[in-house]
Amino acid sequence: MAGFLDKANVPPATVPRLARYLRILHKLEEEGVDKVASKELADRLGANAAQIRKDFSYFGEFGVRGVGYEVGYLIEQLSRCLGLKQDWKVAIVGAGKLGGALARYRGFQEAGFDLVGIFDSSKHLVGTSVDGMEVQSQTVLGDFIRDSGVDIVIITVPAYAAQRVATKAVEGGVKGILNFAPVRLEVDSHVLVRQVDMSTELMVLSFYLSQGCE
Amino acid sequence: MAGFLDKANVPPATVPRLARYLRILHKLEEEGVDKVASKELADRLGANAAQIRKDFSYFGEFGVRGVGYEVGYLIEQLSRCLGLKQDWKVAIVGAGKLGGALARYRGFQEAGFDLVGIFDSSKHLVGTSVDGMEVQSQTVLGDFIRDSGVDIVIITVPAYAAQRVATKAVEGGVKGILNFAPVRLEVDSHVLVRQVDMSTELMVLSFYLSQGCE
DNA sequence: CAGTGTGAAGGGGTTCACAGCG
DNA sequence: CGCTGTGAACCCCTTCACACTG
Repeated sequence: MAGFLDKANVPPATVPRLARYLRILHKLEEEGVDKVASKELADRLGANAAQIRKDFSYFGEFGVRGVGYEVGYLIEQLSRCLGLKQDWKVAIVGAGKLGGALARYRGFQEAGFDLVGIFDSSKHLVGTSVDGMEVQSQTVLGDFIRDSGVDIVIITVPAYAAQRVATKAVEGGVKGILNFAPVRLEVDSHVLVRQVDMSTELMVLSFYLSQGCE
Repeated sequence: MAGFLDKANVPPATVPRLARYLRILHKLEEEGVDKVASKELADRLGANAAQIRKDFSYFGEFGVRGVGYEVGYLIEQLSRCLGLKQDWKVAIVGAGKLGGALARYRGFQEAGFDLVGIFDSSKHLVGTSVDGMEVQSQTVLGDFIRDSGVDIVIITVPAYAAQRVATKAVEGGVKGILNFAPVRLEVDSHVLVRQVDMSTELMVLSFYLSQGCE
């Protein structure tokens, strides 16, 4: 059993896995399965059963020995551990195709992420509607974050504009940033940044697909 | 010095970093910088200088002792190591917002990824044009991959359709898949899959932003 | 002498193996 | 008896420290 739960005791590698476990569990729930063993979860994930059990162990004892885990209960627990029991207010900056795709994505809403604003710097986009939400001018971003209590900003602007947006978002008091622009953001150390890097992923494929390197 | 270069000897963790090094180097080149030390690269990346040197060392000796690295030469070498000296043929399956965003993204083209086809299953989208390329029916995907020699397929369809697309792509002879759908794909072991998982990233932010878990 | 290239040390993460429990 | 929970072993990756070289 985990002595006292502090996020600092949870290995960083464990966290994204919890999210993946949760996804499978939701699928199992839909299929009407109500009990599952770590071995079966592992098979579904292409992972190791001990890994899953150890990941859970950082947060408590969720299973029943000799039986397995109760799906509904486990979903509750993991959701709580991931902080998904509260609603997070999210704003998207960059109302292009990518921003639009994310705005439409229903999975966010379901997981407790509330899209409360979408912003762009282009005169052509400000005032138009994306998924029923009016695109606002980037000039009011800082004030909006402050006034609406935005927790997380998703950056989907071009690389050259990303740092400026990030700085403004941090000034507005945002706590986390999900950055799709291919640049490393410099922000105050108390702000969390996660990077999603699509061309890096393509290059990794390229590396393993290419034959020799001599 | 690396004895004989085999991808199996390169730590998996090194590969995505090479891509990031390359990005900074291109920026330095634009800025007119022609020599750089590992320490300076490290500062730009928020990384450790020894890490960078060690990463390079798996591929050869690219630097000059007492001086540093010649930017242009290093770009050449890293591009070669990542397999970016050849052109990869890429197809996008899923012509929604996300597929459209990727089709437009210029960074792919520049890095040697040639978009040769875009596909969708929707009658409303087939025949329309995305970034000057006509959307084709998903029914011809397998044949197209075979006939055009597509190397990599990018999947941007909804989760429930992703496995079907992947299976078809593999039947067509694709070698790598970049999957944006939030499901684990089951494919033959000789096919490489990289996953880009946007809601997982949001959940990771949620984890670290949330206060306690008790 | 400055900065690379690298063996060796150190730290984490994964996996094993089994004790513990329903 | 079966499956969880977990200390310990193992393995990989990062970082250090310094020999080496232009």
